[in-house]
Amino acid sequence: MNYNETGKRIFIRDENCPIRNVVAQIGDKWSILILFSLADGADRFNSLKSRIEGISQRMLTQTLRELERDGFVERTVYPQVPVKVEYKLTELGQGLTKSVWGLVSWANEHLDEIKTSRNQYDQEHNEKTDNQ
Amino acid sequence: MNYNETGKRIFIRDENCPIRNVVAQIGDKWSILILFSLADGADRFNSLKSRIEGISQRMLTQTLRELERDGFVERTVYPQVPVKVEYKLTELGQGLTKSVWGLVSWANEHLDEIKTSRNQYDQEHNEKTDNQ
DNA sequence: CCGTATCCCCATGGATACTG
DNA sequence: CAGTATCCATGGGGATACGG
Repeated sequence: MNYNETGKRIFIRDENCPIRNVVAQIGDKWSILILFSLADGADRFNSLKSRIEGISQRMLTQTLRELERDGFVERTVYPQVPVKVEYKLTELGQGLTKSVWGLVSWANEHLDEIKTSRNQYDQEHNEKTDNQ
Repeated sequence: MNYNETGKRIFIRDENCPIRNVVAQIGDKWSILILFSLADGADRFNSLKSRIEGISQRMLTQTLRELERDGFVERTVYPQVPVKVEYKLTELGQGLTKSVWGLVSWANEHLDEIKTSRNQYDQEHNEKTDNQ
């Protein structure tokens, strides 16, 4: 944590923010789902597609490319007919997944509290309470 | 981790995914920045606004409301003139922030590896390397 | 000081069709 | 099987002006 000349705390400005680089990357709609889907072993494109409900071919490809670019996922092509492509976590990707797991655990343990808070807030503010 | 009838691993389907509820909430553009800005003490609206570079009044208000709704942030109004509004982390919010901190640390430690991987990927794919 | 209300741009991402 | 290409709807979020 830093302080500037006025004594104000500074944190996570865009240029020098490490978390923004990573969270912006894996905070999207699909990255974490893919990471965890690969957590216990390599998998093929269409297998991932069927396991991750709701993902489109387009987004699976795109997200896998980004994860590969960041060095979290390794792509291996087996030149057979039809072609087989396997994706698996790199060591870096395993480290990330493990690190994200802490957040997942916390979310699991406190989901009820959060939902309760949401419902209460919505009631107090007279909004619809059809959240999950 | 679950398995379905075909032996395929299932994970994080929308309906029963705890992480989606939380990550979707704090994985946005500003939530984490606000959480960490409040990590070492309460702060006022305009102070937050000036400390979090680039955030608009609209998004600061909106994100604070969501964090308040989830029970991560508490809002206190001091009815003086002009009015003073303070935001601070709840215990739940402190727990979340602490849990996110693991990810932040990991990102800090491995940012160089990630950047290197990105540059290498971009070179190999003949794309512009003007990423940060 | 602390917001709300509007307008509006543009990136995300779904649907669909096509290829090696 | 594993993608790419294209079109297009939705909404996130910036800019601005105004209100208690």
